[in-house]
Amino acid sequence: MATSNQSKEYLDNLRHSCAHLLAAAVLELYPSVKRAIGPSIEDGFYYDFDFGGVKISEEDFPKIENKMKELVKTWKSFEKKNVSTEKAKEFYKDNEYKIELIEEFSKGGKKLTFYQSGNYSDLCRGGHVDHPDLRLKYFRLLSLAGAYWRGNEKNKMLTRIYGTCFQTQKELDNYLKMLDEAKKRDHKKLGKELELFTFSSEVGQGLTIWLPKGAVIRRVIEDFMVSEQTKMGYHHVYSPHIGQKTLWKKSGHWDLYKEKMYSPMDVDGTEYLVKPMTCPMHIQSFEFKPKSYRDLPYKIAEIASVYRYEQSGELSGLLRVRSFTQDDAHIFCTPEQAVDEFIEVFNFIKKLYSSFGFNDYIIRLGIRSKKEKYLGNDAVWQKAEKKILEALKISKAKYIVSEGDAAFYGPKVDFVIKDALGRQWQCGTAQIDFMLPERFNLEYVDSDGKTKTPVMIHRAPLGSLERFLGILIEHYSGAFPTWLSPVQVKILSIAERHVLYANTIVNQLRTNGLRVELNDKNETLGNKIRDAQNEKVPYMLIVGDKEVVDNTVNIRKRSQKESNNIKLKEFIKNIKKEIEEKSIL
RNA sequence: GCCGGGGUAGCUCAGUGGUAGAGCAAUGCUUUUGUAAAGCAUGGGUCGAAGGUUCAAAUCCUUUCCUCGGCUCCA
Repeated sequence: MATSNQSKEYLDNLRHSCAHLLAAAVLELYPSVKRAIGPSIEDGFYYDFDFGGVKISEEDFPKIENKMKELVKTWKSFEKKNVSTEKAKEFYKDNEYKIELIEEFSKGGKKLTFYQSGNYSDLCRGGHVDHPDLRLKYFRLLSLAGAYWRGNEKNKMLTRIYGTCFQTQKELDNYLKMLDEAKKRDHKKLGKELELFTFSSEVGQGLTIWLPKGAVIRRVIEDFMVSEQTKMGYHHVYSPHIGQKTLWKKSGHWDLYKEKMYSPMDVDGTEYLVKPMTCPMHIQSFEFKPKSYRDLPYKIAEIASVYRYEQSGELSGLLRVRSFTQDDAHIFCTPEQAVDEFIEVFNFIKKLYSSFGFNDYIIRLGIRSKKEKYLGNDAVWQKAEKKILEALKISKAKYIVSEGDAAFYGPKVDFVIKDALGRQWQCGTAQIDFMLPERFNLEYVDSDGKTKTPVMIHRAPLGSLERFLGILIEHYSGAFPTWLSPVQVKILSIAERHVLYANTIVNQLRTNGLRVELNDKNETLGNKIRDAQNEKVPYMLIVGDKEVVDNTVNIRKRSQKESNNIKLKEFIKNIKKEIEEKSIL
């Protein structure tokens, strides 16, 4: 039995081989097509093609798959051939993509290799399976997409065909079934079914309309964050949604972040901007009064909505919107405190995530890349990076390093969570900043009487409430735990004569701060249970003759079919306890 | 923004040039229900929008808006 590592490598080879097979079939069917690249990826493979003027769509997939099945019979092996640069170029003389690769590889001193199977030959560094004719059987083409050559939007857009391949039919079926299941958890679908949020073309793209039920979840989470942060000594504030352009010039946003900001608006002859970030506003709270080292760390927090221009094609449900709400805060501290403060933030985020049941997120350290624009000089960046690395080391964090993912004012640590389809989304973030305090001339008086510049930590544990909730909806498949459920209890009355009693229960539950609805429709109990079940309400309370007489309720949980009778007081006690336990860290 | 799908009733969808449909939901009536769908009836649509072709357009063409999957970008 192969270890998982070996089988992962085998699967990669299988899929890479399948990419060759795809290219071979496409080339047979569309001889004028130019091939680009075709690697294996996490759940399958893709191949990029330049189809020239020919248009293809997913309707062509069966045709291509059949051709693949036909060709693979002649593929007994992958034969490696060493090829000279000249010969390789000659082979691909009309294909500018391969020529570009060949020139690059040759320049780098790499030996060029071709792999041949059947009549198909391709420039390739290898990584294939033996006997493709026997092993390359269980594949499926999945989707069609545009992709820029070499990932650069200035380059030509190629046509990418995604597919996947497995060792057995059963594994392929399971994967396709899993994809199907994942679609059922899609937060966009559940958001509509559970009446959580919507978008309106009249309002505009990427602007969330929170419906009553979604708004409840959002408010519960906001309250939860405020309450937890208050325990940690944060001060919560409110700041405006617009501010003068000069403020953003001072912060550096206008110079480095302009393309993400909405055009200035004229207010009495002065230019104002809609805020894309709250930092400069919180800086004003810090500056309000001179600060001493005794005031530090000074933590300013706000559930703050910001507005950023995202390209229309990037918008996606709640996961990428144009107005989003950050659980934002800025910690102003001494340089000596920075590491400890960063660690506190880091631990808070971890604790928070595990309380929502997220355990397989990725921690990503974002540092500068050479290409992008940043504030400050190397020395300051190194200072900031040193602090973050120290904090990560003390926290014994496992993290990946991502070049180019730094904020323009400093390095950062991001928490990345996967959605139902396995796509990764940056949620929580914590950043160390030596730049903005200097730009705004922030200062505090230290114990030695000298005036010094504080350090800022920018942090948003959930990141964006919109995005986090989108992921949370998928995480729970819409079946929120009781403390988050928009409707915690649904009362189901059996017949008309029970409605009066049902209403007294509604009132008692509401008085106890519970979110409750009554279904007193002229319907059978089975129908009401089915509805409540589809609404994913955690508790159904059924009331009929028996309950009226005994002054009880009959509880049916969303998660189980059994029901049992209980005194209302006891139910209230239990559910309140359940909610309280879940809603504190 | 770019490439490729899609937009028909509140929802899920059928309808390829000849009088807009189904199921669910809604409303009314009957029934008064005991743990995942009672029965009957009724209402509901400028077929995303604007222009064009045609005797005739949901259907064909053009433009545009929104949306989905990718790419680029990012919380």
